[in-house]
Amino acid sequence: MSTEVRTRFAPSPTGYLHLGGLRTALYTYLYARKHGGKFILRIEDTDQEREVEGAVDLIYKSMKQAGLHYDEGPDVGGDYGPYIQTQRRDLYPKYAWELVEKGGAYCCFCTKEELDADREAVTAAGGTYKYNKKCLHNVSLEEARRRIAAGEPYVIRQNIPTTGKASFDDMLYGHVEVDCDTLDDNVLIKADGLPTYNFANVIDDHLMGITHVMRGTEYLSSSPKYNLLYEAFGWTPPIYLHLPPVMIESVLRDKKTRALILDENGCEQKIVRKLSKRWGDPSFEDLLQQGYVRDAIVNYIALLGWAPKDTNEEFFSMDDLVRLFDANGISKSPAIFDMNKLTWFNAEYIRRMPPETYAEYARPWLTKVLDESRFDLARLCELLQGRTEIFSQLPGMVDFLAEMPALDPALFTNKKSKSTVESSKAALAFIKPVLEGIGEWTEANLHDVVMAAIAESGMKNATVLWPLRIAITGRAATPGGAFEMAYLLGREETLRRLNAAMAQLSAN
RNA sequence: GCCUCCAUGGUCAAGCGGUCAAGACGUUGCCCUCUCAAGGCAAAAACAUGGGUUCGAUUCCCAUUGGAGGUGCCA
Repeated sequence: MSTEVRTRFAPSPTGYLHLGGLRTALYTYLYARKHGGKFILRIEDTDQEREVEGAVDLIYKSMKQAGLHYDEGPDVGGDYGPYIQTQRRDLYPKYAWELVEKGGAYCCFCTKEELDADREAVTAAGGTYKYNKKCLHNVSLEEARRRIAAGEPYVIRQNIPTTGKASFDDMLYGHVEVDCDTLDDNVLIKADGLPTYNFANVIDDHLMGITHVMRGTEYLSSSPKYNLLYEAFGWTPPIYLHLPPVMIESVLRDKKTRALILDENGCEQKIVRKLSKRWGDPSFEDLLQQGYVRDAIVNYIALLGWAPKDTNEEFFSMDDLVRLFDANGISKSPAIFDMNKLTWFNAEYIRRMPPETYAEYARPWLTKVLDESRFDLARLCELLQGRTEIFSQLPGMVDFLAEMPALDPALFTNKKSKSTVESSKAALAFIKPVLEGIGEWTEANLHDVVMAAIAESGMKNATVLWPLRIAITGRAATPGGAFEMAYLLGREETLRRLNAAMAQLSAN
């Protein structure tokens, strides 16, 4: 019986899609596509307390934006629905009771208070807490049924053997085995009647025909327990692939005040921690809003903890990734998210865009600070494309065109251009009439006429052009040289700024 | 504390018993140049430590150290 590959991404609606989640979703998607299988989205919302309003819609939106199209899911349907766990709530107790009857689970009436007291006592003594199976031994099934009928709250716990070993096989980590006596009798069905993750994931993966389970390593050590459940039901467990977390390097801060915590030498302390919204780490949505492009993010995230075989190439489209993806190339240890490299990828993707695409992306950012009717945005985009790393940088790169910044005379002094304030005064005085004499204000004319004048004067290009650019832009760095800037500003504005600069210099 | 997993430059990583230990980002220097970018060239930078196994270990085994995860009526 050859079964179709079916993978699933199963987030909890607790907020935005973080980058670690995006990567898990991506790998899961790639695996399904690579093997011609189905990719399924399932919402795991059994913890009502943690659920965040609107988070489910955010997940749909992010998945679409990321290009991770699922074949089945809450909002697209499918033959194995519903795909939201709270909508499947009636289904779980049935299976739990089946397990109770088979001896793989039992009802527990212990209150939280009792259990917390036990736990505290045991941990205080330095031991490892485990539920003591009190209700398994002391409460018969008949008594349990009677107490439940009488309305007493209860949970259903997994009955884990006290001896022997539990294990599972992972595509990445291989055979993982633990002693059963280190395992706790987890709650399968909570007092509110909803299943815990421990139970729901097993039931749903089985019922939905999931063949390959990809998820974070936070489940690595509990997966042997899940296999015990599969065994008890007589089901075939899926193939597992656990993924290490994505980390970020940051500085140590106080949890409440967010103030830096310094070491004894007064230095910042670097720490590596999991990516988290709490500390302001960017989500996928955030990155898009900051002007990172989708394909660059996906490309970078794919390579964070994974590398294709037999190639040093780093630029991959989604199709490339589907073709190349191979679980063997996944790294077993956590990877640190590097904003630097993401930004480099983004800049490369931007450079490789067709100019029209670039202009579409750039226009909204440019018009934040520039009046479209005053500037040749098409030309500006040409100049900007090779210099854009992130679109959000754009306003800050061009705002000087809209309004001349305060001019700092110190900028005129530049060693490489051999220019000083004095030489700049002379250069500006020299160039002003040349500019005034230009007929048609085009870049070509500006270039040809000014270069000719400089050549005739015997001065160095930079000695004249550096101060000119400074005088009309007020900036040490601009997205183009003096000619481009003069062209963009236009004749009138260029000469106005030039005059103002000369006046300022001679007043000093 | 206990359990599971992991360990190549600052970061991402190739390597899967014999290599001068790839490549990319970042860093530094030089070139190009009317600024900044981009581009070109070059440099610094790694097999955590200690034991085994082996003719030979980055590679296999064990320990130590370090890191991650788990130890919830969270997922």
